[in-house]
Amino acid sequence: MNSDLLDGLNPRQLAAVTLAPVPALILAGAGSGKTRVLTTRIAWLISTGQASPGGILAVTFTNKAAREMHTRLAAMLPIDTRGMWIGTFHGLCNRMLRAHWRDAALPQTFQILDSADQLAMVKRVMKAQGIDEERFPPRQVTWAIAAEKEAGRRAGAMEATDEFSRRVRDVYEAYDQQCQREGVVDFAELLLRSFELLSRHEVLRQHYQRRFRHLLVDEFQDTNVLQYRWLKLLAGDDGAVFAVGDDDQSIYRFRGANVGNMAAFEREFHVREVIKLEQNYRSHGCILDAANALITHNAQRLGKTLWTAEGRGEPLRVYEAVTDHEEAGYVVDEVAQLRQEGVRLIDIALLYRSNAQSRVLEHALFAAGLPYKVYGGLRFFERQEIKHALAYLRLVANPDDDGALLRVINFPTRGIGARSIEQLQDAARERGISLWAAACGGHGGGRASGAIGGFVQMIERTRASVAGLALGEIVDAVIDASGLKPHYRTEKEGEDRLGNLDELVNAAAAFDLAAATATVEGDIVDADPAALPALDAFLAHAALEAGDTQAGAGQDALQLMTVHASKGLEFHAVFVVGLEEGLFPHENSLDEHDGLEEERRLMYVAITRARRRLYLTFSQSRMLHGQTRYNVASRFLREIPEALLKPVNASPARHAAGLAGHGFGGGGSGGRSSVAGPSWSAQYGRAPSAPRVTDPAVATIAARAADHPFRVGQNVEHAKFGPGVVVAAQGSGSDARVRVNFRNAGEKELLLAYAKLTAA
DNA sequence: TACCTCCACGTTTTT
DNA sequence: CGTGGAGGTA
Repeated sequence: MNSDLLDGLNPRQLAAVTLAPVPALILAGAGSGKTRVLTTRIAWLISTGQASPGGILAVTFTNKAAREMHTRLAAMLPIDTRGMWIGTFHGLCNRMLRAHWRDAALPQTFQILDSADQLAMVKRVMKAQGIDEERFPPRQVTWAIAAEKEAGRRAGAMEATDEFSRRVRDVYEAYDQQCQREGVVDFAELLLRSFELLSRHEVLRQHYQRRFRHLLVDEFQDTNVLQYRWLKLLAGDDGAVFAVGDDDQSIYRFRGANVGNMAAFEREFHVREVIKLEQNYRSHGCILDAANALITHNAQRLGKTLWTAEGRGEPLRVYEAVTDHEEAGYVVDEVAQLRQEGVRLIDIALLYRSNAQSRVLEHALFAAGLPYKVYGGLRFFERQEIKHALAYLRLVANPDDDGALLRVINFPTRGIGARSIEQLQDAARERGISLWAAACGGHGGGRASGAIGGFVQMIERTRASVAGLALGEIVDAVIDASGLKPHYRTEKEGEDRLGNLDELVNAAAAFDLAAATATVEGDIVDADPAALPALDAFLAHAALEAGDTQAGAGQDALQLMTVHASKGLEFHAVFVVGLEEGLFPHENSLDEHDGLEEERRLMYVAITRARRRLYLTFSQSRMLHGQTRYNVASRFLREIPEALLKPVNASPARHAAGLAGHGFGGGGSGGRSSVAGPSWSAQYGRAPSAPRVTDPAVATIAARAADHPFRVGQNVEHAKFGPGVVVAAQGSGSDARVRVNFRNAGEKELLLAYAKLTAA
């Protein structure tokens, strides 16, 4: 079996899998078989007797990745992987905190706040403190608190230099106290609390350090500071941390990921040898060459070059549209063509930098009758009706959960108005107790306590009635008692919601309690019997794994998503649309530290998603924020060698005549290994240059030749905006811009490469 | 309490 | 241009 396991690994992969139990850093390029290495390493450690299943901790970022690891491992080893500590950082921390709730100073039934719950809680705290939400937007405060936690800092340890951070510090402190009172934790708190638990409890720390001799980390480049410290703490002096990552695919700095962790790891763990996995099993040569060339423009790299044993394949097809609608039209035509060639829609991806770009594409796809699926929408456990049902369940599990109570105390409406709720909040605040406790105390005041009393009784009656029931039955009974169903039956759009409530019951019935709470020999568990342990586990599951973005899987539909969402996926054909300055790279990134390099890594991720065919498209104009913007082609296009690109535009003449052909017909299908066609600029250089022909590439070349075609003060004429005066001229070459004050259209910034601007 | 209108805002997001 | 949140009105 051992030899089977290692069969088919390339030398680098083999070296990584069979590495001695010392800290190791594996630089795993896109498509280099990283997951395989990770899982085979675990299987190898177990099958050679170097580790027991309970002695391994493997951590990932997404539930999907964790599931995949479980699945692959189960296929390799004749063991039950469910009890193994394989999961997300948050999932594993949750597990640890559930086992040691007393030492972590949490109630056994502590609940987990998702981002929306967290924001609501911050708003509540800010309101109680009388803080102006205009000056201190709750979203930003929430974000700042999370950032502090992810850096491992409590409110007391915050250095507050300015007004904003002083406010954040105050809110943070009150927020933490309120969470503690209610027995709830947010996502970052799971990690921070687990970290603090391990640092303060020497016995526990030593237990886990002795137990987990092998710690394997996926997507190491995405770890934040706190996660790194958590790993370091667990590893102790001689834990073998096997870190797999790719600095070139680090695209989550904006949410706290710290690429620096890779270099820090190498240094602090005294990594002797970095193993690079550079053989790519996904893409053809041209695609990899393009990715390699692009990423060499980044200065901050550990260094790595992908290669493939496959052929060079086709060049990358570059299409330049006049408008965003026309760009979408081109994509639709090409997708239809690919489909005719037998490519399945599910194997074609449309990638964009920002979600707003999907609309135009969706319009075109819908009109053309092409089925598509957009990733990144509302997820199952985030739907309103599901959140309401979960709030009832949370109250049953832990009545001190104020957030849950506020959400449903008057939904469906039961005559508890804003005033009674405010009185209840005042009473609770005064006595330092939860809303639930205040409601039970009956000091809500006035007649409103009758309705509130009814609500309290309903919850208590329900809780008593579900004791001893199976999870599915509990969820069913609580939903029944809530009155949500009759409410949604009267709502005209309630059909789907009712269906989703049924689905929630099904999910609960099918919930694999064993997998969620399984322990293996050697686990320390604080086993005080809880009233409803299955419910706690299910609610944690709902918070930590919000469910798939959309149901209806398996359908043959085109895949639409942001580049971020595409990380880790691969497709036969990929369209990267909107490759324009300002969009991709995004303008907001340009003044951020390291912003442009992160954008470039994002582009690197986009390119490396494609197996066989890659389309790069951009548009001269685009509707954004209600007005048309004129953009230049993304610098990333220029950073890819021309020899790898094949322009596929219709010639201007054919365009004008409304013909549908796309540039140079046929060439390049199948296994052609050389790059076809004249170079991009050369091709356009020969295009007819009739007056006012809208051929931006011609303009590009012209602009390159003459640095500043216009001078400040010069009178000019624009085909659309009419006459005007140049008020500013900046940039040079293809980036040359002018600011023109138009007589009728006002002041506008124009990109000379594209604007139809002439001297007047 | 529910609906509607107006206004502000607009990069990426998992847990 | 579209959306979503907040606040005002019926």
